[in-house]
Amino acid sequence: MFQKVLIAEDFQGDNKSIVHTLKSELNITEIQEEYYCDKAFNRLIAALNNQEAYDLLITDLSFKENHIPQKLTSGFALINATRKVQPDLRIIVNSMEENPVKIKSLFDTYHINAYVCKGRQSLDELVKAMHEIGSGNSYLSPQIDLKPAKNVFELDELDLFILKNLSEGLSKKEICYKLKKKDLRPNSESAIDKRVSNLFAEFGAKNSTELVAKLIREGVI
Amino acid sequence: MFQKVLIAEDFQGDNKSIVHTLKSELNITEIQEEYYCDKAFNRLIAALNNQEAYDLLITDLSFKENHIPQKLTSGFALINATRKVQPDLRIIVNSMEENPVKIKSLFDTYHINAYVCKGRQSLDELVKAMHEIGSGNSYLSPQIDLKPAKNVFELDELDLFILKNLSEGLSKKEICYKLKKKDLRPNSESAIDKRVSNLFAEFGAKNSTELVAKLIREGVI
DNA sequence: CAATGCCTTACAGATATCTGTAAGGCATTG
DNA sequence: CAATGCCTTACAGATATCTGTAAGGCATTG
Repeated sequence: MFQKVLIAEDFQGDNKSIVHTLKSELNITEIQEEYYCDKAFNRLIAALNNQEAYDLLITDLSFKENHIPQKLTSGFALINATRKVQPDLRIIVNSMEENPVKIKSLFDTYHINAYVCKGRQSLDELVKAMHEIGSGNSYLSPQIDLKPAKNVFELDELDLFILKNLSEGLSKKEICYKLKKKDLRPNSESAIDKRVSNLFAEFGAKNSTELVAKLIREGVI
Repeated sequence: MFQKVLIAEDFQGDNKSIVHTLKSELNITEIQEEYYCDKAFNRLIAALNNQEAYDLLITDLSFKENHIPQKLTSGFALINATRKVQPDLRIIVNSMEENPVKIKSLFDTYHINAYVCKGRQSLDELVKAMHEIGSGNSYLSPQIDLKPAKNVFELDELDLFILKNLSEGLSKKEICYKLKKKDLRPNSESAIDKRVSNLFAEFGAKNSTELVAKLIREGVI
């Protein structure tokens, strides 16, 4: 089914148990485990250069940062970089992420083959996902419902800039000043007011505090 | 060192790898793994009643909720319940939690014996923690610094009520009205203004939006 | 090139937020 | 019981927020 598997997972417990499962349940012998995205990506490149490409990547999304600076700091970055060099590599994402918007974008933008949500059955699900992929199908953990991910309001860069600064306590006047200093437009107080008011309607918030609170809780900012 | 170990961990990957580590690295044979706090607590009680008490509990803090309703919904609740029936049980907490305030309270309030933070070395750390406990010491993951946990500002119920309502977009006038309706005091707009202003100073925020944003990110509200 | 739609900007007005001051209530202390 | 400290409350004044209106810019379309 799969000959050569690369694992990118920073938590030792998860990493080891994935390796163990692949070996004992699926008889896969050629497994490379990595704890950093950069290292995983280097392995991938090296294998490609030696005509010994991997045929499956199992990766987490969030990786803890520490004193060692990394170029690729998340599973998103790793997948994005991977797709550029090996577009047909099969990818299983194994993460705690439950936000349907983010998971949907993994399938839509990066064409991953399976999403396994960490939980009480995630190892069993991983085995199931590999069988499905082997049969040409995709796999998604049953507890994830992608329906609410439709019609998502897309926050553009200006929205995110305003929201980030609001969450840091800047007034709209200060934000407007910052935009002018950066030569970005629009930069009038009115325009910012309008933007934010539209976001109130979009996300069902009554004022800036509620809007920022909601978006932080949803993991958007 | 340890005869009988109980594991409460909802993620299959972590759970299996802890079991595997205890067996292969520490030659512990009597291991019971559970995926729910309630089930773990029932095991503990049953063992006590049969004079076959466990001598180590390894538990996570956060447990995913699903359709099966639980009495004990977190590691905090499990530890709290456990301490009432078996105060001398040795406890290792194995979790992703990095907030020094919460970790410190585990040592201070519940007298846990070790805190292992999930990460790139957590299985190795778990082995180390067990050796330390066996020698009568405690263990704390080196990346956790408990110093900033000193002098924590204690948010009382009124503070939390105000903050929660602010994050839901209520104005101070509305919050004040809600307090009056509940017959809680103080309930004047002035008093709420003062409270919130004190919190600005305490947490270094310039306005309500920044205050709420900070406290959500810190996991307080 | 007139008409249209969409966005930006300015401005106005109603509220809301935030800070500061002062007075009064209440418990504690000598 | 006077003095003290701490908290609550009312009030005032300066800003900030939010909504709504209107005018102008710009690209698109017939």
